[in-house]
Amino acid sequence: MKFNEDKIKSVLRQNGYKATPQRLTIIKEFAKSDRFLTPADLYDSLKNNHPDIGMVTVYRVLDLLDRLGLVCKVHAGGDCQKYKINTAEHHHHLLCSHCGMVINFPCDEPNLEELMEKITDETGFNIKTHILEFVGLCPRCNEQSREINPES
Amino acid sequence: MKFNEDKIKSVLRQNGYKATPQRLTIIKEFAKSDRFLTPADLYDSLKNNHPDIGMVTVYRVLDLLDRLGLVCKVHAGGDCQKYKINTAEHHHHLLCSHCGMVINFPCDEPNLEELMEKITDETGFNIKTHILEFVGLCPRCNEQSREINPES
DNA sequence: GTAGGTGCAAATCGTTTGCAGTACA
DNA sequence: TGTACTGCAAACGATTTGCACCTAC
Repeated sequence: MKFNEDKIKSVLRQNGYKATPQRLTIIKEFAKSDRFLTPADLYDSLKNNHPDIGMVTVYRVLDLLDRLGLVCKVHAGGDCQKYKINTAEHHHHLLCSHCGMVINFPCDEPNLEELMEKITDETGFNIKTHILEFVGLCPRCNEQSREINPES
Repeated sequence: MKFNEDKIKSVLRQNGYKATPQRLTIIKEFAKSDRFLTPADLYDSLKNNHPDIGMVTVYRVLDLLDRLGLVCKVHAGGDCQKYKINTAEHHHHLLCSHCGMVINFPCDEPNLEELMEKITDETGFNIKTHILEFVGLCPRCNEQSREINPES
């Protein structure tokens, strides 16, 4: 899903929400980023060009997107209050711990399904969902860290 | 690792911490549970028998155990402020969303390693760590839910 | 004896709520 | 026009900190 202005407006209206300038601005800003963001990150990135938008509205838009299933949480790195716009079906994250970049990968990995079956057999659990995140350095940050620490 | 009193004392002292009665009490209570707990859960379970132990001390002991690598976080269910005592090497969690029970399973699953290799090849990421949690109903809670909702 | 640990109260942080004014449909 | 939305300020809950007293070593 691409979040251009018209798309955002139609998604909001289809779900009975008003397409206010604040919502459009916040969602466009959020969708622009390929990194995970906290509410405060998002607020900060809006502050310069849109000082009139308050933190409370950022929280409310994130909450709204959550109800529409358009955000997903990022768990790695301590707290779980980091968000990434969700443009796909159930998927997993590959995170760069240095620059915060997020890459999605699909959930229907045969390896993962096999593992889940094995665990079900062994434990008798009725598995409903799962969380999987890989954390490391993206190619660019990895390159930079090599320049600083050649041995790593 | 079994957390009997002597073991706890020696771990604390080996790392330069004092073995105070409060610490021993809190760690024993924590180690007794096979569920994930929030700091408040742990505080509540101590309150009856040890009303003299304050919430602040619970936080400080959890922090101490964290620094010693003896707790792990549970991510599922929204916030990440749930803890489980860590008695093993790097591992993953199978959580019951109803009763909170946690079962560990080892990390060296060939399926998972294959998947990680594949992702490394495709993306060029230098993967350092990962989070994997399966969430569902344990056999007992699953049985109970069947009695209430036979179709599920 | 002393450094480290504890408990209280206050401070702090992130997040949510009440409310009056505003603007989209 | 009416209802949903916004922004401010205040409230709130979880966690951390300052400080005086205490205790394990």
